[in-house]
Amino acid sequence: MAIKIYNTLTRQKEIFKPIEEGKVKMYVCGPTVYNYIHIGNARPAIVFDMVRRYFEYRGYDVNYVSNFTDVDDKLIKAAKELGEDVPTIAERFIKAYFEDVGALGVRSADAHPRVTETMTEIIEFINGLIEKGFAYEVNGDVYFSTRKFENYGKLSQQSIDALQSGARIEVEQQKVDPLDFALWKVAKPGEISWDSPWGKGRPGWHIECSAMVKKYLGETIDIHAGGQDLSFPHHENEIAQSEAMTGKAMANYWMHNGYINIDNEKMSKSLGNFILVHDILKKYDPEIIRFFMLMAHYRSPINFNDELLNSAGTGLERLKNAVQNLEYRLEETADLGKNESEWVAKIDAEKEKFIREMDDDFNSANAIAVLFDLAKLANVYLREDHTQKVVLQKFLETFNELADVIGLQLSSPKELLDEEIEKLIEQRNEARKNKDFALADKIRDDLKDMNIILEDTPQGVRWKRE
RNA sequence: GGCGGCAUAGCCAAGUGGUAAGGCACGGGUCUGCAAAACCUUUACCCCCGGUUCGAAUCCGGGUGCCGCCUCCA
Repeated sequence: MAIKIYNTLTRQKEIFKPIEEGKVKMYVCGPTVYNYIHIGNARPAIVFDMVRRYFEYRGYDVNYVSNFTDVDDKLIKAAKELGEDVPTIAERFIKAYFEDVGALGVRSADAHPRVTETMTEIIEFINGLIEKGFAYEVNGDVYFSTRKFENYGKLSQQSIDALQSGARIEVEQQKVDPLDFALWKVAKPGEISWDSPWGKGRPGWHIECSAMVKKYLGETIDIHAGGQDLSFPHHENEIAQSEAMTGKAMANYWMHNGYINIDNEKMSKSLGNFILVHDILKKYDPEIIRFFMLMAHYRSPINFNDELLNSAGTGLERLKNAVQNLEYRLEETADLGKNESEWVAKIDAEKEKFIREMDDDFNSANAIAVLFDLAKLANVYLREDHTQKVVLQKFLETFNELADVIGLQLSSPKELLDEEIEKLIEQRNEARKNKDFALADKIRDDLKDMNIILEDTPQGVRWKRE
């Protein structure tokens, strides 16, 4: 079995073949850190974290790199507005990024390079492009000669001439061709800047990724990923820069996640209809956000609203209940050493199905459906009077293993109740024994006010937090 | 104008040739002192019109509608 990836470059699913056996070199375009990230920025972080986890689950050694754009026009503008300097703002929102995304279960990359820490490599890269005749300098600005790169437009499948007619932005007069894009921008008075062979300035947006990919992962990498809106022009320009420089493919597979929509319209900072992760986490459990995003395929657009999040939350609750049901019963079960290979086989079949779905372009939607099937199977098994430890353990192991690939924690840590609550539960048991249901129900209601939910099962009373 | 995507139940969402997964919601039932959890059960002319095929949600052609990209954007 092999992993298949939808490659934006070829517009089809392809079998993943790593450059180096057993290894994945992967680069994901990160945020510009001039504000808190919105949930649209969170989507690539989450889905490619899932991709990374799956590769690891399948035994690959993943080298995962994701950048921070910590100097650019938006940061300079934000600095001016806030009366702070660029590094201060960048630092603050990088910290916030790790907090937000960490809450969403996204693991740290192996490297998180920043533009300001990659300046030497960026300048070298631009120099190389000038030497090779792919770039030129005008009054301290440096531009890439787009038309000199033969395959320009191959990722977005645009012909270079069609692009020209579509240009809506006012063209800077000094460009030789309107399609040329900036590699280096001359500093305006008072702006943050770095020394370069072309005078004081800062890098253009696209060059950082080319330089970072080369520095951290090499000339050709396995997977380059990001949001769909980056495919043009950002990724197109990266390809032009890198491939002009090395003469080799920049990445073998290009992956793009779909947008998040609000009321069926793309959410973006420019439209102003964005939801900050920072804010939404005050309202929803972070794992619900993650679960919701992975319930759809990563390439599909998803809508975001309260109704959808709440229903995802209920679904997640169902999975957690199944795991709790298993855990609870495990405590009550002795191993009778009975042969239960039939159930074990059923569980293994679900696991295989999960792998098959994930192999198919990381279909987490179907993989999660398998988790629901597994939950159903577990609950059916739990209806039997005599359960077996081996089977319960097998269920739990499988749940934990597969949920971890999705990045979810289904079992909740064991905790003890304080004595007062224990006493109340005891009193209620007494009341029930004496058929004093009024008192029993009152105690149950009181406990509910303390966010303790009681459930009476054939094996006894159990509780959980609301 | 150029390029691309999408249209599946009340809502969300898989499914790219073999007769429609899964979740949420709703109704009916079982279990329960009552609940909860759980199980069983009901609910789809797959946007429209043609075509190819023994067979189409799936492939092809033509519509309709929505969305995105065409140098701020994840």
